[in-house]
Amino acid sequence: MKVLPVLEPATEPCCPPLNERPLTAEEAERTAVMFKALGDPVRLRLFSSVASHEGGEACVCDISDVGVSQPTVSHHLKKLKEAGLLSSERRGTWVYYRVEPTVLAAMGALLTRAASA
Amino acid sequence: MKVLPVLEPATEPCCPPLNERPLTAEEAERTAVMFKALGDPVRLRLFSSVASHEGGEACVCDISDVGVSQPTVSHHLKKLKEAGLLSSERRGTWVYYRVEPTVLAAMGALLTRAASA
DNA sequence: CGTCTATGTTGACACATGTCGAACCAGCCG
DNA sequence: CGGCTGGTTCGACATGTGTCAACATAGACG
Repeated sequence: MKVLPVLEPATEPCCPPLNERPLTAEEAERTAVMFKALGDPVRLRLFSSVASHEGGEACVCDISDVGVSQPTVSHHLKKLKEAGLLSSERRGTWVYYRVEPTVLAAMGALLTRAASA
Repeated sequence: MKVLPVLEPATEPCCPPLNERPLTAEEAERTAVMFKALGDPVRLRLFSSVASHEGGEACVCDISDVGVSQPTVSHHLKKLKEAGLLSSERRGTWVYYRVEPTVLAAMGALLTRAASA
């Protein structure tokens, strides 16, 4: 049996606050993926739609009114999922997306702590 | 959920928390610019270098070691400036970039508040 | 099984973006 | 003035990215 080396509140899956020290190349690479995922208007609207939905979870059919075709919506949701910002689950006919709060909190901390210091 | 119309100290130059309601097209457009600016590894390293420097301010010559040519550095700094994340000032021979804390705080709030709810 | 609805995947294409070298501007200094 | 160093802008190019139509897949339901 193995011991879980946890204890970090998962609020730090990646990198230190941006003002603590210059990021290394790999840190920057990892972190940029998350920011890039939110760097598109359509994705931002999709993400916001999921986040503001009941229980931070929404069916694709509920959030598809963002002015682009259905394949494009699917494409963007996939990007958000690959970035770790959303997770998806199929329940019967519909697919539900939900936000990943820990990742969101980590990104927020990255910025907030850098702003206050 | 209750609304607190409290005095927000300029921590809201753009948009509500991502989970408050779906962003409008214009809100998403504006906000995406800021996230996109941090969505590149080189820019992230440059920004982090400035933010972690003495007084949140650094000369270009101090942060140019990110593995790309000097024109590329200049290009990225310009992008960060256009996104409102940095400001620049020439003092004699050198040009200094400094972080814009209020914008940073706003972005952080956007995420942090969405994560906690 | 067959069909219908809800999503995801593929291929193609236009456009945006990161990158560099070369040329260009702004102050210093001899 | 004339060159020197720090930085920006320009032009060009390769690659990445958003988008859609067409096709493919997954369950539901008869």
